[in-house]
Amino acid sequence: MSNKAVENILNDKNIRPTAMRILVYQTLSSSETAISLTDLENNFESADRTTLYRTIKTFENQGVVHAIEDGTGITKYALCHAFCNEEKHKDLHLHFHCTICEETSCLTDYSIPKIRLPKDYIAQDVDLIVKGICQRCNSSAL
Amino acid sequence: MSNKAVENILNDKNIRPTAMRILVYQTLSSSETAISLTDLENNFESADRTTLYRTIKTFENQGVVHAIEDGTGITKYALCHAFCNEEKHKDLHLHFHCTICEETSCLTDYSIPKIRLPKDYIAQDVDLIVKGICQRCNSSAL
DNA sequence: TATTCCATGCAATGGAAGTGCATTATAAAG
DNA sequence: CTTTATAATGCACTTCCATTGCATGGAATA
Ligand SMILES: [Mn+2]
Ligand SMILES: [Mn+2]
Ligand SMILES: [Zn+2]
Ligand SMILES: [Zn+2]
Repeated sequence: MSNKAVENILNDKNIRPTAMRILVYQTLSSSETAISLTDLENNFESADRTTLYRTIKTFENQGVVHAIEDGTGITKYALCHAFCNEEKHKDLHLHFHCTICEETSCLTDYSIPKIRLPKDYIAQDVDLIVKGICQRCNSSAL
Repeated sequence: MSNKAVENILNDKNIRPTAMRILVYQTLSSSETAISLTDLENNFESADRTTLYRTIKTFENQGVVHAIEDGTGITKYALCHAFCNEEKHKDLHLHFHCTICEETSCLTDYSIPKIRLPKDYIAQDVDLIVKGICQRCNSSAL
């Protein structure tokens, strides 16, 4: 994704498009799967973890990325696909964690089924994470 | 729950019923909600965290408790209700995390809906966490 | 009783998230 | 262009939880 394109996206989200932020966005954009802060850190020769941390947090607050708790205890991040903003993250979709390659990915086309709850419970948010074998690992296992 | 009863349960699961283990089981058994290792630690005057940790891990391996990742980053544990064993945990149910009291609970009567997956994906396990307001907090907010 | 095995306790490590503060870059104002 | 204000960055440090190594104690078995 071109620098100019990323700059526009960040500007639209009220994020000042610094060099670092553009690079982080491009890293996220080119990744098939969700990435952790440590993954991100390892993608750069010399980048301070704190800066990456705060970059991701800014992205999260402005609706550019969403955090994924995949049950490993390590938070992963992925770009939002729907029209998220600082008010609300709107892309409720299924997340998949592969037990072989240990990659976590967004299945953005697979929405979360309606959940039935006991009386007097109010649902605000739903996290659905499926663990198993991803298509790539399944194919290569032939 | 009586000591004798707990002893029988632990024996059935091939766990030597030590004093500590019986106490931990009773704590879990008397709790309405899932508890973290730190919660457990605070429930005892002087208990070593490591012992509690290994007790919980033993329970988990033998199908006595199941771990719950509620998205807070702190693992919670609750007794298994179904017939779990060292082979497989069988109680797939909904978990609820209240954003007010911050308690996590098992909704054992609420099973997880059938999940549709893309071709070539294999599901082995499903974690469904609903976040919102629990019945207790909802009632007391009147 | 002697032996073996397992549970326990203490100390230490590791990983990840998060914060305080000084410095540097960017943008706006003069 | 220079000054000033604001925001981003980098470094050091802290905290919290999970996890392990090792020595010790206690129960079960021979
Ligand atoms: Mn996603
Ligand atoms: Mn449960
Ligand atoms: Zn995979
Ligand atoms: Zn509540």
